[in-house]
Amino acid sequence: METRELRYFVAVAEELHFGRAAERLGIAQPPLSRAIGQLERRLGAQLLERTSRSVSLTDAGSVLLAEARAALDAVAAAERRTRRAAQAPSGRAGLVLGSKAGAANELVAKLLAAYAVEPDAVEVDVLLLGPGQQEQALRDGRADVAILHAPWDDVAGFDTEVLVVEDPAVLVQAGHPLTARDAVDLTELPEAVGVPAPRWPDREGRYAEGPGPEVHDVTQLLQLIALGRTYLVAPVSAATLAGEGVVAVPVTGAPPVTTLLAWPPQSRSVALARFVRVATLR
Amino acid sequence: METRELRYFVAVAEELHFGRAAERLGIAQPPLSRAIGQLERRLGAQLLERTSRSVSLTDAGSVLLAEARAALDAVAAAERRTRRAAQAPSGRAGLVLGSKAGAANELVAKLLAAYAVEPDAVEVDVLLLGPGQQEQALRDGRADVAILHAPWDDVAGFDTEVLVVEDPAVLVQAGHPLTARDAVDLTELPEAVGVPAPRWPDREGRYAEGPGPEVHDVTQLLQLIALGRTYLVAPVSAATLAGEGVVAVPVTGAPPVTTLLAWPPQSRSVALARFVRVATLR
DNA sequence: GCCATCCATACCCGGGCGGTATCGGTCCGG
DNA sequence: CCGGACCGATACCGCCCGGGTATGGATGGC
Repeated sequence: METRELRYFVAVAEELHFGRAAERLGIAQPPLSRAIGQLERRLGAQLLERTSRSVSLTDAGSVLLAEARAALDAVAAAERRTRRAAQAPSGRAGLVLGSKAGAANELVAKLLAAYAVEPDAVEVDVLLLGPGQQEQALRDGRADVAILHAPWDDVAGFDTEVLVVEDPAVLVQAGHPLTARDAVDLTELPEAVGVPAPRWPDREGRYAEGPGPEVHDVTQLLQLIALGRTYLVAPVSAATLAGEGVVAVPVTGAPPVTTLLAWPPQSRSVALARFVRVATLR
Repeated sequence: METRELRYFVAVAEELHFGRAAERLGIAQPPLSRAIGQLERRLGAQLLERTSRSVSLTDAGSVLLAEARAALDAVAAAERRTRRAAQAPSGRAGLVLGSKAGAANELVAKLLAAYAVEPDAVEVDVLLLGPGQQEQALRDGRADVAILHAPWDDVAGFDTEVLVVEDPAVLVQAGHPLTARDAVDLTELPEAVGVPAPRWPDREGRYAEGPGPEVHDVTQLLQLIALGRTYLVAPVSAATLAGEGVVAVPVTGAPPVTTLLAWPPQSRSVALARFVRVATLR
């Protein structure tokens, strides 16, 4: 299977519509139909159930969709990491650290400072991303190492080292009834706040349907919280970035939030190994 | 990047010889040279240092080799798992369990028996492989779940559940001086045995140079041990399969051997989830 | 019943992949 | 020191395949 075929299949499987998928791929619809047909024939597997009115995935198609996404990420990662390795002079390729925009700022700053004074330290670029985007960046090679928060982020498939374990808190508008309390229990949560959770863009940059406001960065989110339009559950350390009009209330009965460093397991970079060591020694 | 280009590059990077790589790929040498050149131009990266007498990898080339292997494994896995999903009727695709040939036999048997009586149990095929091959099988889709032995097998990138933790032992010829002792310390190890370790085939089925005998399965290995030609370090439970002419001597000072179940993290198969649950509940 | 929609098929064209022939550079043996 | 073996790069050619347009056939809505 060629990556082109996988890209084509993923497009159709996601759109469930040959015409739109073809448009998204920048090709005409007939070659796309033919390519999918050839792929099915060669795999000996029906991937899509199609009538002239609808397209749906078969079981085999669902399997291929998940596997193809992983494979395409791996190919994208290969391309990006090779490009980056080639730019830098021998052995000095920089690192890209993926981090939640705005979250764990202090921790990241200390980490970078501690690493920077190491002998043989390489340049570290920080890639600020929305929630759930760091994992993806790690998988597709945009980042070499990332700050993740278990259990919210999916750590599966990465090597990890725990940095901090803390309790979660809920960030709400100052003056909100909850702020009069010492803590709120997890079981009360969506209702006790009274405002909908924010919606973040998915991997295609689109927003799912729902009641909450659409947000794409943390400053914007904090403003919306300060305006009483939404709320956020975050590690208590996030309280430091809360600022005017936003108050953190501890959440009880919830599993602790683990802030951890994650990186792809096949990585053999000495710079990365050193970075991880510095991070965990502190 | 197309998988064809990745296959070509990996062939050249492994052979470090365009002619041999081309032969292995079943194409002529000139198209291969051209393909690699195009790849380098498009990546903007020199991957190979070549004179007319030798070919070697650049730093960027080393990065691409590691990433390309992972990506090609992912593509191969996509293809195999899709094929398998298509063969079985809806929702009943079987599982493939990778296991070290001969090792953990009892454990595997119990596991399979316990799973088989579950409601909705699907067929489980067992794939017997040489050491270090189960990981590869898991990565390239030949297996869905595997029995691995930490710290010998590389668990990076998989989800795992621990099954058993035990101490290692060394299997030697009956009558060997060591068998008179209660235990042997790890630090004494290669020397105290006096015979070379066996050599297993690598991922291409070839054997590295070295003193030990070439082996490809466990029966053969046990015969060689019984003949006093080699030895093996294994979990103590392996003593049960030792049989005539082979004796297990406990090893001290070594980290315990963990027998665990591993599976690819992106797997969303309900059959696999149930299998893992049965395995860990025992 | 007609039309809009949507996927499949038919057909054509051009780029790119793979082939052979050959060049240019390097190492080695005599 | 020279000729030949070796090896990767280049030149050139033919054909397959991927992409295009046009159109068919099926289905559902008005």
